[in-house]
Amino acid sequence: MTTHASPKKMSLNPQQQQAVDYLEGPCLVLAGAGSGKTGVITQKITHLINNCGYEPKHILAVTFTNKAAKEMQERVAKLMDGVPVNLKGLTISTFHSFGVHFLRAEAKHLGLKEKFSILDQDDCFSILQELCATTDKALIRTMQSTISLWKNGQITPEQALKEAKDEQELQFARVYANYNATIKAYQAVDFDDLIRLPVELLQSNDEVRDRWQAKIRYILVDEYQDTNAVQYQLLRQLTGVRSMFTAVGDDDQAIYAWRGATLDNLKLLQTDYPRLKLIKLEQNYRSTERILNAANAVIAHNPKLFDKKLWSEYGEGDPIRVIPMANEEEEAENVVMRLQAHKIANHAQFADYAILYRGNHQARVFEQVLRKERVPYVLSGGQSFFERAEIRDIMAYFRLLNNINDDPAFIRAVTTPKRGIGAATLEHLGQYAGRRDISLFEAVFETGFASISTPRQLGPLLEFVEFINEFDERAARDEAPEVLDDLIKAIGYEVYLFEHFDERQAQNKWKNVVDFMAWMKRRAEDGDKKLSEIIQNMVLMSMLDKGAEEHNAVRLSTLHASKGLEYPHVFLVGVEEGLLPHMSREDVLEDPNRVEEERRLMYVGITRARKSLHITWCQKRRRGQDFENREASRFIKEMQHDKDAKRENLTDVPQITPKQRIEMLKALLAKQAGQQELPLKDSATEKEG
DNA sequence: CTAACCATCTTTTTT
DNA sequence: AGATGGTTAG
Repeated sequence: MTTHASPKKMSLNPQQQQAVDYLEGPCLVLAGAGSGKTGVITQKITHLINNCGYEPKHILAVTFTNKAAKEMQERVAKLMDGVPVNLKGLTISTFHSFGVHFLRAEAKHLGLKEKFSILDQDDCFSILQELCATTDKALIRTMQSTISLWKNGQITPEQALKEAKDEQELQFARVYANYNATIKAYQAVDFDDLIRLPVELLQSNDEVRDRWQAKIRYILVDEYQDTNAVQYQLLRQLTGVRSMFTAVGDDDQAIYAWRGATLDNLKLLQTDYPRLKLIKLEQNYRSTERILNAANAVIAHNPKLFDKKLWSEYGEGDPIRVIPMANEEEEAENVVMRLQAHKIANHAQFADYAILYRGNHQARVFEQVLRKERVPYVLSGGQSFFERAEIRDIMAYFRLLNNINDDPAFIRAVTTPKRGIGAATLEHLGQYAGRRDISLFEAVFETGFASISTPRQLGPLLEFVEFINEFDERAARDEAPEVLDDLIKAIGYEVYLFEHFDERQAQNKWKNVVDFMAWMKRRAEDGDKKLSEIIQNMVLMSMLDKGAEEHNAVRLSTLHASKGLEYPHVFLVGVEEGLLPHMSREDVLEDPNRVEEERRLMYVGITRARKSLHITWCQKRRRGQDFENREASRFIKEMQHDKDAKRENLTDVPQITPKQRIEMLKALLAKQAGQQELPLKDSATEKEG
């Protein structure tokens, strides 16, 4: 992981100490960027266990990402090193993982089977598309996010129908009810349901609520500013009247409004809990003054919710560089060159550097250049390992074994590899299943369906269904991992890959599958989780275990994915009007809320840096076929209110000649040979292309 | 009716 | 550059 400002047994400053010690009631810690909030949470957990008589099983810590949860777990374990306490029952998880855990335990109260499926966004998208019978992708996308916002705001389909503002919302609201019924029939839930359903149950069932409130006696919430309305309700329901919890957050780093997160939750806390103790952490243990000043200057343009000013003792530091670039290609080339030069000049490591950007697509040019230059890099964020087509293919089979009602999994599995079943057949089957109100899988068996289909359609379907049943039986008998291995063999997935993709790609994909299986096996062996649980949780996972390869590499990351991390040297790229204050729609800007959120994103980016910060933007950027003129982001000007931010003109930037470049590369190679760095393989070849 | 092949368009952020 | 959609060969 990244190096942390706080050492293992950090000595706390008075505010931090107060945040750890305060146990008289609900507590809100306003923790500025780099103020050691993770340290406060982890130390508070150990304090609860060691000094306050709390058992680990009575403590729940909620984080925002799996990665953060994992990291926190490790840090707690480290702090407890030598103390003879079994941390077994301690729960540190995301809201969503907690939801899965809860729903598994209480499935029967919701008419859900324990082995329900969790649908990812793609699955849900397809379902909506199917329900609306339209090809308008943009429409489905807005529908999807509207429904998601409804769910996260605890608005039922009935309410949505009543309160619809326009014709479109009315239309969405009608689909909403339908959509819920559909996924219920699949014995499935979507991401939002993982929190929504537990809340509904806790609100309506006293017995369940009492049981969970007795179980969970202290809650700690990280990144509280990014919680949405349902998540807040979950917190309220679980803490109950005792209201023993600590929420840690920073209003200036709220960047998930588009997902239903609302800063209202910060204000709500004060009104709902009048006894709330407010503690501010304002000392920054991460960045130099120049970086902090720039960050403060930018965020000063947002209205303030709480008064808070960050300061640091780390001295002035290097000037921030703002560099205009001609276009994306030059931006990437130039940044990578500068990075390499900077690395040599500062005796740094590749792992000390991060390149941060607004949108995933921006990573591509950088990847190309980094690969060309043989600079090792790791892509965090973006498409996760588990979202790759080959992994999803395999997962579809596992999901189907887990839950035969999972129609999306059925469709994917039955069509990959191809077995002579196409759209027309599935359409036919779907219509029948819809009339009978059963799943696709079950429909294949019905004589009613057999009587209305041709042997050409029915044959392969029956074969497939029997094939799955056979493995289902074996899974009940034999060791699961072996069965899954055999399943992959039996469907001939490797052969399929090599027939459909070129050598390179096929090899890559197959390697991913093999890695994936090995990963699953490890999980099943050393974890105490059941295989079905692992399969269920898979959808919620991101890059995860990949973190094990801590190799020395430059980090490429979106701004969103970079939150909570820090790097000695940061390149913030693509800081242009339209990209960093992002303008998605032409319904032109100046929704102040939008711009404010983008500004917070800029703030998050700046505050990731510890020692040096480079900011670049492109004067021209490719859009579709042709180039579009761009202007520097307004945030750059806002930042430059700070006298220390220096602007470099294009002419000031030494253009690197091919000759100089070769010299540089030679120097680099010599350096690398001397340092005996790891061979540049994996990370550079990881992505096919 | 399926599956492979070719043309066309598209780009926010993630559990 | 990648996914998606339409077209055509089998």
